[in-house]
Amino acid sequence: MAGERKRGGRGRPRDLAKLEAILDAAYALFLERGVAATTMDAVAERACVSKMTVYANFQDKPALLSAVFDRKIKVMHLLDLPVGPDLESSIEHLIKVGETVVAIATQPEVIRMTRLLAEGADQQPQLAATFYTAGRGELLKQIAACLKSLTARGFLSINDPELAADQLMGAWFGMSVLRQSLGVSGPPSPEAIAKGVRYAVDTMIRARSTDAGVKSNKTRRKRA
Amino acid sequence: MAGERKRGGRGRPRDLAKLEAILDAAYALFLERGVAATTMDAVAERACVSKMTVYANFQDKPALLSAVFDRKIKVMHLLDLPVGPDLESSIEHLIKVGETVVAIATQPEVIRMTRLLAEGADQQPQLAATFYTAGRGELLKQIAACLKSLTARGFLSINDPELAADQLMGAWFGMSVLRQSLGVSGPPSPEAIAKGVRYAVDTMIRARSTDAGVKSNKTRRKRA
DNA sequence: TAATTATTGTACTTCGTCGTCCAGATAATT
DNA sequence: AATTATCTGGACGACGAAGTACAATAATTA
Repeated sequence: MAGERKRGGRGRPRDLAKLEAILDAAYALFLERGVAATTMDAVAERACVSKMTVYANFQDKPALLSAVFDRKIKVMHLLDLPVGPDLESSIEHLIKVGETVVAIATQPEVIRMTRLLAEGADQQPQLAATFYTAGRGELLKQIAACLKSLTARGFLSINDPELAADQLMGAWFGMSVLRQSLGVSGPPSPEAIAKGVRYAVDTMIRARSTDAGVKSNKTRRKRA
Repeated sequence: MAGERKRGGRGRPRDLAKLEAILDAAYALFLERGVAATTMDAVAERACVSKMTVYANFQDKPALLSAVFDRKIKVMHLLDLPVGPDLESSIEHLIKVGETVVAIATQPEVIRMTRLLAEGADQQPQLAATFYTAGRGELLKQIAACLKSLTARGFLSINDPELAADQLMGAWFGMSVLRQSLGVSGPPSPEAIAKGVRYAVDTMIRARSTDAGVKSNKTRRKRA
């Protein structure tokens, strides 16, 4: 944003709440109507602010766009995947984090935000890249590290943890994001998410576990 | 399009080649610059055609947009997944069709087209839905049918073929489409696609095969 | 109170694009 | 040749939206 002011100066202070209101209004309108279809007048009106105030805080429309998504991306809290002491606790953490990331990333709001960032990826490559890295990209690293650790400790046998992590997350999502993006279906229910995440993890464990890691009935492979 | 004319009438006939040129030009420009940033004048110019000719064939910009994607979707040839007599041949078909669909859907052109259809999903829900159904949606059904057949014949043990098919395809793609959409990476190499598809199929087979289906070394599970 | 800075509301300019109109050229049929 | 319909090229009006100008007003500090 523009117009950094000497703090403590005299004169009317800037109203920080208005700035927030502008960002909120712009974000909501961008999601609802898209960037191109959102006018600066509409942003000002929804924020209950004069259009001049908008231009006082942001140089132009692209600057406003950047500021909006910048703030949203900064607010994204990174998911943490703890590496458990044994296979079963690690699996539990994996399932927990899987349900969380799928629930978040299949929210209509997030789906639309992802689309807008993809649209602006040509003009604002850094925003889109940061969004990926701070979200699913980082989680992918943690999953890979977890799988690597489980392999090192003899619970699993996975040669390429990055590939396995990528495919595990892909299985968690399936084609649901595509379906939502194209308006074919709504977001999956929490039950559907839980079922899908567990099934995908179970598939991976069954396929890649060593006998040392097989302990419970749920993860043990049937034998004839 | 508009202006259906009585065939065989006298007077100058409509130039069908120009119509094709208009559709090609519009498609290219939509992908390059996006729908909103593509002007009708630009379309006319690239198609080497007068703007009036554009409006003679298409009522307005939305009509042109629909016609463009309508044609592209109709041209989409459906992938066919033959169900083999035994497990191994079915796996081969599965791998083949997996490599094909991933190679197609990760083309930059297809990525961009998907994004545009997602943008217009509010105004043109049918286009986006048809795109999904005619493409990955249909393939999903075939994969599910294949898995169901393999289960019925005792090669696999899969309770929910639709879920398994969805997750298998999700594993094929992983996060590669997201990465491309956000400009984080380019399309995967054919080698990477082949490796990923095989690994995902292998994971599913190892996890869900019955002993009756285990024949080759590649798919047999290690035993201590 | 005086000075200073932020905010407002309106009106305005500027600009790009959509879609149309029209006169002339072109390509077919009869 | 006469007729009919399409294509061309430019010019045009309408409209919306970006960004600006300006005078008035509100909220601070000195």
